[in-house]
Amino acid sequence: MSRAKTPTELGPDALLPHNTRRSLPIALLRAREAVMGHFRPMLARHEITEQQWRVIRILAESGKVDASEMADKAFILAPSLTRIIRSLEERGLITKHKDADDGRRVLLEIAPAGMRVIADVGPESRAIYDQLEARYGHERVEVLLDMLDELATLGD
Amino acid sequence: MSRAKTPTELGPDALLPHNTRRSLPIALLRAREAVMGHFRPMLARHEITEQQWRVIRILAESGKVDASEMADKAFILAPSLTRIIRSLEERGLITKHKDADDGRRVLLEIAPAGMRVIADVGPESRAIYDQLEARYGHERVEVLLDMLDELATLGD
DNA sequence: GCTTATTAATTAACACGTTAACAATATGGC
DNA sequence: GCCATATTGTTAACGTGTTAATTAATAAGC
Repeated sequence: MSRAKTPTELGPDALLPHNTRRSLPIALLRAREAVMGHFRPMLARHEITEQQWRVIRILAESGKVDASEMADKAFILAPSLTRIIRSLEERGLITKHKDADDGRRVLLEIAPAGMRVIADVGPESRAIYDQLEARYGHERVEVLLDMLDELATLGD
Repeated sequence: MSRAKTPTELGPDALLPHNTRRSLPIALLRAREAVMGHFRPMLARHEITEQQWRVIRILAESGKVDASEMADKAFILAPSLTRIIRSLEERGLITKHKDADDGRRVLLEIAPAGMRVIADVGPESRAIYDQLEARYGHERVEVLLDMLDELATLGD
């Protein structure tokens, strides 16, 4: 058996995890950025960020929800959500008040101005998504969503 | 549970793009976060971020590259890359100098300390990735990578 | 050769992601 | 009721994402 090689004697390829071009983290990042690239200009025209859009959209779907539930549904970490809520409230798109039953909880609700954003952005967003889905293939989108969900829940 | 009372007379479902739980942007985000959740603690132990790891890994793979090429390969925007390069150079993991042929370009090269990071992190990273791939299924990872790549290049 | 346009990189400004620490409120055991 | 503990949300600090503006250097047009 030959003597052990020190790290500096090894070619770097032997140490690398695998080809950078075929790695899940980067592939997921690239796919996500490509998808969001279709939505971002439209959202920017409405002066709203992707995360702000997720929040008001969930409020329109689900009515009153507290911050924890929102963080879970919108997949936004609590500190980010705190800032987003502050911004949306200052802009009058949502309202916020303490839960009477549990003083720790903050209940969120969409405001009329927020509903107008839903009415403005919703159809445009749907149109972009539908076009994307049509180009990729409806069936394949379903398959991809299933595969992504399975990847996301591997460790449960 | 959500029996949504709608804030206005207009049902929001008519305006919403589609079900939030089955949307590509969020599914991609969740999948990516789940995957990175497996790597992040290890990277944190080595006091390195995901993006910094991508940069030094590409330098180990490709030798000298300029900033534009790095931005392309690591999928990092130029302003972020400027900050990452500054940080990595201050920590002595990479070196940086102007291109003699084109004074605008900045050439990057991995430093010995950076190679030690490669030697330390690389095997651990590979082990995590291999385990992940084994649990998800090698074949399915390949299929997923192909589908993600196609999604990322839809508009080309 | 000189002006103009283009390109590479940086800076600025703002929003979000991430971890850790913290304050306020609820809960459970005694 | 009182205390230790757990939970909810916020703040802090730092790194990254994003767009726009800026600087430095090269390339193109004439």
